[in-house]
Amino acid sequence: MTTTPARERTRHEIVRQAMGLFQDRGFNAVSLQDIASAAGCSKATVLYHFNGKMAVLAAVLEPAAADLAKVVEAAEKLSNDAAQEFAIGKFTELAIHYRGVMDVVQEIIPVIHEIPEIGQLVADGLRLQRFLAGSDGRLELGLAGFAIGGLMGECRHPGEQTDEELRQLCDIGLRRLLRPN
Amino acid sequence: MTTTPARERTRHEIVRQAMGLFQDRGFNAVSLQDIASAAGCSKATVLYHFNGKMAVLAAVLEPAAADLAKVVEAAEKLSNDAAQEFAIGKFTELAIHYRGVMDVVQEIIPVIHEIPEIGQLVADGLRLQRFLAGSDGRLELGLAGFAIGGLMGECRHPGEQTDEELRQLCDIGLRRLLRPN
DNA sequence: ATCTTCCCTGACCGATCGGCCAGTTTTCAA
DNA sequence: TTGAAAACTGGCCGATCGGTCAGGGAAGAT
Repeated sequence: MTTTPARERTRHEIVRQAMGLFQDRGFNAVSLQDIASAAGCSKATVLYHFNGKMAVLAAVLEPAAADLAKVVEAAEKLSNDAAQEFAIGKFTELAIHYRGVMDVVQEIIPVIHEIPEIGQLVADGLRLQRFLAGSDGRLELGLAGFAIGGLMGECRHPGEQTDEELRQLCDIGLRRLLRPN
Repeated sequence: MTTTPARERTRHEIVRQAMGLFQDRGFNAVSLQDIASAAGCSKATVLYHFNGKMAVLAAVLEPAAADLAKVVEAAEKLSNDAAQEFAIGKFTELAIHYRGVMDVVQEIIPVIHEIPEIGQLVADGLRLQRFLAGSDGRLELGLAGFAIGGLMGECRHPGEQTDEELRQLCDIGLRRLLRPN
């Protein structure tokens, strides 16, 4: 009763079920009816709470987008070198925590620029790439993109590896790519 | 007259246009009608030559799949270490040569196991991952997957980087990830 | 008890999808 | 020249999609 419970409960359940379906079948293979059935409501209810399928996607990605924004904002205040180290650690953490939504993002990359709801997420992703690169060199930026893509791809295969294994893999992968010695 | 020209010409044009459309808009956003219009024929003609949209996809990926099969087959006869070195070089070449279709593959990964037409391509991809890893360790296999995903992601953005830049990027990325020193 | 606001829904819509089929045009060997 | 095979097509189909809308029902305030 603190705040209107019905609204938030339904919205949260829709987002929760949508996230699971997106992970299992991929965004394109999931219909609004699928989401509604899984959430135990009607398709019209989903559209009542969200302005279209893309808005559901944005809501699914919102927590990850918010955390990414925090990371990027914090990195903004650091020197190049410190920001890179910070970004490597934080990005690993984000990847583990939101491993379920990473492949959702990857699937929609071909059309990501046509989804205004997640424009900020895309922009923050580019800023993160810049911090991971450590400089504005084309090679460094390319390697940072390489790292982001590789990490997103490895977050797939749910259950095949534990969080700890994934954390170790991401950490080693990022450091080898971005901080070779 | 050498072989029936009309058949091969039409099939080739369909595949060629489909590849371009898949790159530009993503596989899911391209309809059979789009492919037919671009190829200058009717949708029925596309389906006359190919048993469904997935068969068109398989035809688009076929040259890359064939070359990948050759690479994997050749690597099979080498020692672990030589096979890894061989796979790194050849995979880089394949990525450059088929950079246009790499992101097509990446987009369909969530549903790739439901497409029997490209089962061999998937299997060869896993064998390539094994060779890139250099051993059967979980970490090594994970890093090889990391590398494949990262490389596929970097082949996107057509025109943003030249073939030579991409080649350099892939080579450095793969070596840093898989052969750290 | 009445009213208003919020939550929710069934029914329906236009569009588009992949795919099918009967039939026409083209090709080419006999 | 003719006949059959190959290449091609318009039109249609059922299914499904995302999205709209008018209205039903529950809940709280007055």
